[in-house]
Amino acid sequence: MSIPSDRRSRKRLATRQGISDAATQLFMERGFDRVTVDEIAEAADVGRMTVFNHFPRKEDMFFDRDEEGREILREALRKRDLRFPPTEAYRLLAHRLIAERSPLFSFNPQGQGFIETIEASETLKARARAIRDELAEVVAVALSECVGRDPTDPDAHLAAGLLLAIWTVAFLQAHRIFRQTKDAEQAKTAFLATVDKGTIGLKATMAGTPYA
Amino acid sequence: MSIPSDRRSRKRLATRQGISDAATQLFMERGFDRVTVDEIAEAADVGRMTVFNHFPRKEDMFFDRDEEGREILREALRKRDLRFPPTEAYRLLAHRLIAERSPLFSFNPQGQGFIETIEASETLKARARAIRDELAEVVAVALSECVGRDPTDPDAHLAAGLLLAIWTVAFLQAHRIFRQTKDAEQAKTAFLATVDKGTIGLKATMAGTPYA
DNA sequence: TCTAAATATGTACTAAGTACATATTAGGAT
DNA sequence: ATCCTAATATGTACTTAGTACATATTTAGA
Repeated sequence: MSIPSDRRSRKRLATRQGISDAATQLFMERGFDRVTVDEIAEAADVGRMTVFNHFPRKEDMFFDRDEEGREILREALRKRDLRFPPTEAYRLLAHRLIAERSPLFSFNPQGQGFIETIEASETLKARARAIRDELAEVVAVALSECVGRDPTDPDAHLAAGLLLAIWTVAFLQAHRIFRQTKDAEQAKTAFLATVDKGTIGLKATMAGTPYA
Repeated sequence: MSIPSDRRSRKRLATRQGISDAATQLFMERGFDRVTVDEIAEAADVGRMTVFNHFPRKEDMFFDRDEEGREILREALRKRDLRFPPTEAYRLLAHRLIAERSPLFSFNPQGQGFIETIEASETLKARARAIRDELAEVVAVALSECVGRDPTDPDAHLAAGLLLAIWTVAFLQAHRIFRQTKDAEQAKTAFLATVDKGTIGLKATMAGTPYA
């Protein structure tokens, strides 16, 4: 999390950030598909190979903070209130992220631009879907671990699949509402309403398992 | 569905099928990423541009029957027994597809090879995810239409997202079991058990709406 | 100051996909 | 049959992401 003290790591980080910043700005301005890696290298003032050294694929420059999401989902179970079951822990997480104005769920013009940039590009949409599946896997593993079951436990995978489906639909719906109304409060309310509604079913499906 | 009578269309179809067949065989033999479009054109005895004429992207040669899936999901609601709600119609569809040995859910060595070819390729997995999202959209539209609501109805999208999540998890789980046990009956049973379990939650979430 | 490892960069290549031009073929009219 | 037109197949040239591998540069530490 904190910045490393040695110069080598700091410089590497700075180079990486410079590339990411240049890329993100260009992507937002002109759309992901209308920016070439050569242009990014030029804008960041580094060699083309340096770009690929830090970001194996072009999409990685856009989604350069996906590890955060994974960590949040793992932590939600590690640090949960043990009076509640895991499904409830995730419902509470959604409420907490909204209450704390997490940048992951920022309903404002900037977040809107982010979403629109994704939706305008098949490549970015594909990467977003892949991340969603990765998050589902993280949740499945975290769930099974937290109740002492095998990581391949079918119930854990079903719960994880349902959970990510709920959050995804809730997220898209909230952004759709924000796009139409420009009202962040309404978007947040819609997000939480959908999560809550979905959680009812998630708990019903998981009834009789340690997950609910 | 039926083969067109005029020679032009027949020839076009034959060319298309020839490319698809050559491609599928090569993909299964060597893996999607180790086959080039040039090789496919060579094997199908057509020009490289002809390949792209019929299949805009390389993946389309592998997933060349995705429209069937869409149609099945639409038909399930159009021809449903009106005594049951839409969610039940989809549960019954799953049972019917399994009972009728639909090739879409064939737990046999060939279907296994198909799945393994997909799982070995990031490109194919990405396309599979995209198709899943497209199917969710189809279901959302079909659901809202069948109860006379707007195609953007949040409940319909939540139901569709949950449904596809359930089927996806069920499908992957069944294939996992088949891979381990080589027992098609066990795989089918697991598939339906997961669908049924997920449907409980789907109905709980949709309680109070016309979908459940 | 020297050395080894990490980092940045250069060169050359592969392969998908696109734009646009051209050739070939089928179907219908005279 | 012959000619015309539209659909279909194909060729050429290009762009761009991504990879393999070599080389240069910089930094940490002896």
